[in-house]
Amino acid sequence: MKDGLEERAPIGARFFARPSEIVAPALLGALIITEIDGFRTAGRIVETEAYVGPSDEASHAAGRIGQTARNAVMFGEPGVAYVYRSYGIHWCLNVVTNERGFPAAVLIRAIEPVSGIETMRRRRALPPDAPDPAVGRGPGNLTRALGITGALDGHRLDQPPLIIARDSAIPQSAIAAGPRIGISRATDWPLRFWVRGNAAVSRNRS
DNA sequence: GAAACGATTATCT
DNA sequence: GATAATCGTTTCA
Repeated sequence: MKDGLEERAPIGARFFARPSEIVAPALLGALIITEIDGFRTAGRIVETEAYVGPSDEASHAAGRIGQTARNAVMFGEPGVAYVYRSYGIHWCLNVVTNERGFPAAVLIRAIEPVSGIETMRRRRALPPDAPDPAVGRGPGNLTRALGITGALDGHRLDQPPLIIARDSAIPQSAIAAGPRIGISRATDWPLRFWVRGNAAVSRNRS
């Protein structure tokens, strides 16, 4: 497929070797590109959440939990995908941040479709009249649209089949922050970031 | 081995 | 806004 994404340079690992509360807003506007089952799909990140480390009680790697089989890649190299099963049903995509040994990550909560939208719609099995921004709205929905599964847990994000690349920068004035969603601890930490007013943001898009 | 709990979503009212 | 669906991961006995 000729979509102009063939030569898009991946973001280097150094970008991710910073605190997740820095990486999370910096990822807004970046592209996620997958080549799965023979189809290229791509979306622009418009919503993220930071999980900042062992002191973060809402994190899968909170200090009271420690390292387990599920969260192991959070303890490893930055710039790697952490993919986990949510509610036994959905896959959720994170990017590991900070340095090896310090468990932190950024959850990707929403994308707006950029390329391969027909493939994404087929994977989602959406009704034909569903608007485009609904295709990648929500962490479980975007992984399904992009074809991401647990097979990509631990995958480096600078090579196929799953790449994150820089694209349009989002002006600071267009980035909004607020409390994270769907958690029961540390609910007052403003670690959710989104592109203000973007239709693909999952909730409270103001 | 058993039980509780979700970093959610779809489908109601 | 409220709730059911649904099952992997973790924790506890």
